[in-house]
Amino acid sequence: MAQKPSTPKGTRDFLPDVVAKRQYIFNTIREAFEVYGFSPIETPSFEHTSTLLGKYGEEGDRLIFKILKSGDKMKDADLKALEEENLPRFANSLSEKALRYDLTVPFARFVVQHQNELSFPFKRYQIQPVWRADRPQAGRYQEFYQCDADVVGSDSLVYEVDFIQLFDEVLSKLNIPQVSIKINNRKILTGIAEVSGESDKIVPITVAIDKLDKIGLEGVLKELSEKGVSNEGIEKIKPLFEISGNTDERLSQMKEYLSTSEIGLEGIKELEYVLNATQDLGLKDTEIEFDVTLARGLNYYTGAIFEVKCGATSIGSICGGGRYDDLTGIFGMKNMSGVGISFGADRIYYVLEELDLFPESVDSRLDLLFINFGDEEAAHCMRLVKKMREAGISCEIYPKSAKMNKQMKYANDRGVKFVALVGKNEMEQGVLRIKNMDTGEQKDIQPDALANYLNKA
RNA sequence: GUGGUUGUAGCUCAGUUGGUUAGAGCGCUGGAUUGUGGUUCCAGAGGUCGCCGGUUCGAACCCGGUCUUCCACCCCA
Repeated sequence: MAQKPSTPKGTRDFLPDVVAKRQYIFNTIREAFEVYGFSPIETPSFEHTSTLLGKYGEEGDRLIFKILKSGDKMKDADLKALEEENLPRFANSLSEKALRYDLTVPFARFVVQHQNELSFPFKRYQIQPVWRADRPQAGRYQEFYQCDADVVGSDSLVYEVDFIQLFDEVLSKLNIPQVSIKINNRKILTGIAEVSGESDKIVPITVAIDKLDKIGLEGVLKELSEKGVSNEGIEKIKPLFEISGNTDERLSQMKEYLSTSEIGLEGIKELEYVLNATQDLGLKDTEIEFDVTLARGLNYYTGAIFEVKCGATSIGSICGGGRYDDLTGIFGMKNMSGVGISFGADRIYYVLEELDLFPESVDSRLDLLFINFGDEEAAHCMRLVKKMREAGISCEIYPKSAKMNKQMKYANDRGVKFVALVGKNEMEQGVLRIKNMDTGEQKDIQPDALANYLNKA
């Protein structure tokens, strides 16, 4: 019985033309990572559940794919937890491994585990798939690639500056227009919570503020109150929304607003350093702006927070990143500040496709197809194929002497650039009749001149 | 996780109030064309109507469940 074939929810197959485009993105990112001094590493697709759980907040835990235990271990299931409808506990009793949710937490584990083999600051990049049990949407999948670069073992703001350069480098190489890098600092958000007198509510406060452009001021105030922020607290947060002007103006107003918060002022100072250094170095074609409402991202960020958007599409952020002072602390290694960024390859693909920005040259068409005229001619052509391949020309011979019509149609469908017709006549004359499939033009070429002829066309 | 939406040929989609044998375009295969593709003409193949169950004399159509698609939340790349 033929079963209707399909891939599971949120996953995709990639056909050759799509892979070619994806490789173009990965290669562009990879080259930039290497120029900036990052070394590649790889980690397993799954980790101990305990390595991942609790690192992404409650919401994140829900989205982690768990791997079912096998064999007799299934008997360990905590049926009591099931009866009590304690589903997380029941799930954990059935699973001790889970697919990685991002590349940063596994990297933190990696650093702690291999600390004696690394020299710090350690700079690594990693391009691998991650999995999230999320509901798919446009540009959102359950399996997707992240391209991460991180530095651990230094709290120098030089790296923040570097990463901004790296965003600019990669995204301008990909010709993505209207790129804006939004930057904020977790210390500023902590300062806001301090100023409002609700330091313990920092997470709900930042989450609510983050939604400003989506649900408006009224919505934010409503959410703050729903999340248990006191009226006095809300009154103290309100002036924040009156801050306006360009980045410099807003920064000086923020300084005023945060004047009673030491940590908040420290955040401003860090931000100023990064922005000034960036201005000094310059950016190719990218805007950078301070955005106090930027709180997104994982709740382990402690310093800078980055988010990159392309204003020419409706898709959300295409890159993100930030500093996390104590990620490795959970794995028992203190005082290891880290900072890193992530390129969302699938999101970038979406943008390039939507704006038609893939260069023509990404396709990997076959250069030359030999028409098969029969056994004797094929033997002759196979010798020519070998010679051409040695010269770096991608080529092959049609597998059997089917009708010319059919062979030409195949060449056409494959998008082959040239067809070689070498039958009895050409064999006798020692030439190849080369047909250019784009122009339809035909010409007899000597075997030795062929590589040169094809390369020129 | 919540609410909605979608599924009919390889692809894009028609399919009347539930009623014989479920259609079209494109694609595919063969021919017109035995050394010339992209155009044209002719012919042909291809379907458990996503899957499981229910209602009915009778279901692509109505009902329930499930999987999948897309969308809005939540969250995020």
